[in-house]
Amino acid sequence: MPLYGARSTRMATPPRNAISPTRAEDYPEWYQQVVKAADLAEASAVRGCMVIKPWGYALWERIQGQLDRMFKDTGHSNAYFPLFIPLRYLQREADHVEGFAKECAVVTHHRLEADEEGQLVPAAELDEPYVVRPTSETIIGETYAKWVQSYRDLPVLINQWANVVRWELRPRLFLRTVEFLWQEGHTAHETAEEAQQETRQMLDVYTTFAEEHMAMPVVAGEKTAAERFPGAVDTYTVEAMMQDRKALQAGTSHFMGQNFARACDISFSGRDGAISHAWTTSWGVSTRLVGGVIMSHGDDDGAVLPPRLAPHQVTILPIYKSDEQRAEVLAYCQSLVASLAEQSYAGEPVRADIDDRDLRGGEKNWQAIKRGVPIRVEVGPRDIAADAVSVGRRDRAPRDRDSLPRAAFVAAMADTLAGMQAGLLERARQLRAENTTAVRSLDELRELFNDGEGGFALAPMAPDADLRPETAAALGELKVSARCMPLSPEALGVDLPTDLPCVFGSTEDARPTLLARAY
RNA sequence: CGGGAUGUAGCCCAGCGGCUAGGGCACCUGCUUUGGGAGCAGGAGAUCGGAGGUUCGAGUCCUCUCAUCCCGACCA
Repeated sequence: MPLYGARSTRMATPPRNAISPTRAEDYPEWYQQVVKAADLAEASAVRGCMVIKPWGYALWERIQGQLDRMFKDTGHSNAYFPLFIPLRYLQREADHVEGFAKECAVVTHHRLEADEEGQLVPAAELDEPYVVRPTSETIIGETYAKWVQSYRDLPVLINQWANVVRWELRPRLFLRTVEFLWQEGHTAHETAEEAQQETRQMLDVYTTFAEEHMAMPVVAGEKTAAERFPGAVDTYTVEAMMQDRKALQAGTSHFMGQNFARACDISFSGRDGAISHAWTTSWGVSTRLVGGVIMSHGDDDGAVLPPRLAPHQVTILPIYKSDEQRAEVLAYCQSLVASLAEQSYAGEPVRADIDDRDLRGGEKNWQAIKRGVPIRVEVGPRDIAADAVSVGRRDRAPRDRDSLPRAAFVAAMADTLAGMQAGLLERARQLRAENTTAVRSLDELRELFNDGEGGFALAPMAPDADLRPETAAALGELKVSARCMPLSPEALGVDLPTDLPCVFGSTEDARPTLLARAY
């Protein structure tokens, strides 16, 4: 029998994997193919801007919903501030201007008029241009200045869900687009300590969210001087390792000191009668998290969604031939949805969806796989007769299916989902552990990133060493940046002796610092 | 914003200056199939990214332009 006969005689034989190329072959291209195959988003007619498709948006809504509750639980309220920021507002904080000036969209006119050829041209120039918000510190600061008179008006604890625009020159779906969706929390406090506590509290919220909801382990830490938010005193971040071992900044939290309060004049009469500037913070995560989910868990068959984030956790594929069978099968599926909804996973009813589209079964099955639905269930007349269901799991091979008694399947659902959620987190943790290395010198760093596997390097570094040109050059050569100074470096599980000097030769005290290539 | 590559049907691609621009997948119709990314037959779908130009003749050559991808620079 010819060895290759079976394959060559059936040209329609599907590829082994749903996604081509595989992660190992070409990771960036794999990512783009997954975004497409999982029906999450697509490039739009507007350069650099994406259309988020229903499945991708549903995923974002899950992220929003969970985070929003965590914000409310920590005492915050939602509000909404303008998209347009007067140019002079942005100008108030010098570092802030410098940080964002290069990527601002500017609105200069407020009317269109037809010229002689009937072409619409901008008319009615504005006296003062508006900037489309790249972030809202200044407009919100101006507003808080009016709201805050007394220490009794503090703290102000507000979050907004909004879109922002940063004119990026090299966009990538979800990871870096010209317009994106995010939340930005902005708070004002009476004391520095309280504001610092808020900054750290929200960093903890992001850490908890990333690990418990996204199953994405993160390293929480403080940014080095060169990586700090423009205008911030301290910037904290959560950094995650993607499957190509590069770092993704998944959220940031900033302690602004009194910089913005001074720039926007947020001042109040204190308990002692003296007038002081407030202490402010801001913190945010964006639709970039969707990219993080894909790159943390996706495999060569598409997206793999953690059960807590999956818009629905179970896809039910009804199988029938005749109309009579259809009625019977659908009724059974609907009762199955209801039974699952009576089960509670992570404090919510289990979400199941019946895919009764007029498509071939195999097609629907593969779509569910590519979209990353945790559980697939096939229900046909045979299953109904046996009161059983045929179950596939996204964390197992596509054709690996079990037949389970319906009652047992339903009763075990919460445990099954919890197991999958825990499994994803554990696997991601393991990847990070296997690819994190202690680095004691610049030579070791070069070896790791030039010849070795890369990943996360934990190295002693002075907090402002990367402001020095020679350090920036050394890092640039390796395409590496300082991601953060971890708050708990020991949790990374590598052995880095204390008291080592900065690998970049700074004479100042070094701190264990995470170095990596990054998105 | 610099360097490179690519734009031909919804998707992936073939097409040496010369007949009416092809194929695969997807789509529509019919039949056959049905626990699986189905088979056969038929059908529809393209101003070849856009604008100029060279030529008897341009998908093919030239110029400009737009978009996408890769590499840089930049990126809280």
